[in-house]
Amino acid sequence: MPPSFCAIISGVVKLMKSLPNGNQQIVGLARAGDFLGRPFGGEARASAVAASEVKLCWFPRATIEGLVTESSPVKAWFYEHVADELEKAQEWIMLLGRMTAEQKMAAFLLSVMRDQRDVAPASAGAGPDIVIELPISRTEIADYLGLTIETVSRQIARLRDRKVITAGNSRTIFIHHPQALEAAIESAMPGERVREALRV
Amino acid sequence: MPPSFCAIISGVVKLMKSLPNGNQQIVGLARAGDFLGRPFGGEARASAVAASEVKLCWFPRATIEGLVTESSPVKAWFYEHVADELEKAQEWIMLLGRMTAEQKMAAFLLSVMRDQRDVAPASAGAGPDIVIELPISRTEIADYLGLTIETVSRQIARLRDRKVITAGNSRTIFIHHPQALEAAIESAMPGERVREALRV
DNA sequence: TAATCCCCTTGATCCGGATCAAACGTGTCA
DNA sequence: TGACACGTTTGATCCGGATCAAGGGGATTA
Repeated sequence: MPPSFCAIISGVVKLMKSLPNGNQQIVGLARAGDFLGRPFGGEARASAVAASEVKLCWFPRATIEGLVTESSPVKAWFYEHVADELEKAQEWIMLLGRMTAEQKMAAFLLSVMRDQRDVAPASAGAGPDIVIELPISRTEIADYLGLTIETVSRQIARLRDRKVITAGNSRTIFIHHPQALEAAIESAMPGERVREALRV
Repeated sequence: MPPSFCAIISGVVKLMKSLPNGNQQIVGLARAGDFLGRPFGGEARASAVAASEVKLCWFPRATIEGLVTESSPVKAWFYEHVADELEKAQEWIMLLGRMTAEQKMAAFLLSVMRDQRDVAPASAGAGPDIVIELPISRTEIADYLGLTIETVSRQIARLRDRKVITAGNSRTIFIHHPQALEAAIESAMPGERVREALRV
């Protein structure tokens, strides 16, 4: 299929990579407002797979290229979008490289929570029991976090046993103590070794 | 420091993230021709640290913003660059999430090899014994691959024992069998489970 | 030449998460 | 109602890589 471009109207799309041996990893989740494909330039090398009912708005390549060459604001918007994606990807690299299963799970639940707060900040107040709807299955969470499905399940069980969350049906989670999730991410050995760094 | 921008003339710069507990991970390596910072828009949240003698070309923010608003080709170039970075980041997510220490090490050596072939494809012929110069120390390789320094050292030792490589001084590696490195990345369980995928 | 430092290597042990294996819902179809 | 498929949970065991702990070298300095 030639390089092309589409925008996500609603739903969730998994961006996946596969190793030659069939092992696979979700390298990103795209949602309403995101776009798939590189509107100009080379061809992307990840696969996009719908994770739920998805509505797409598909553009012929010629259309988008015409739009872009004449319109500078559009181009700037693409740039911003991709730059944000890159930053998220770098966050994820940190997560995959240095976090334990517990930390990964906590980070994932918080990211889903924040995502849904952005979309529907209705019950965002100080009220306890935040309800979130997981956009993907256990298997997909495992692929996303670089874990196995069993480990994902066990981590959810641990959080449940500690009364941090309650699991409704398998896609629904009640978060009682978001602070506990935050704390889980930060907790680790006190060993410090900060280095000089130039923030850019 | 306010958001700003510079280009790398020569040398290697590590892009790092740190967890609150001091644990850190290298989320990217930037080399000659790459740039640091987001030329327009938000502020980046990674730290840049020189990994070797580095020559930079620094631009005041106003300059680059002026350049960019009027020049569309420059903006397109930035976009391409960032999109490529994003793709590399997604490769790395795959690597960190699903590869063993052996596979990570093989992938790293190959990436350094390809990098240096691009720069100086002099001895690129069919000649055996490709010589590469590691741009970063063992500790930094460990941070990059999400491993410990001991594991990195052991993996190099294994490759040496199997006659795949020879280690000169600690920064120099002679690669005798690049195919063996390729093979190491591909090798894994034969269990297949390919899913339908829409390539974009 | 020795002393110190820094980075790397090697060895021994431990543990978190993978793997193997078996239930447990829940929904669909006959 | 039972039979089956599919996703999830739970248990038992194993192993790869982390952790803990000593050694090498190769530089720099006295």
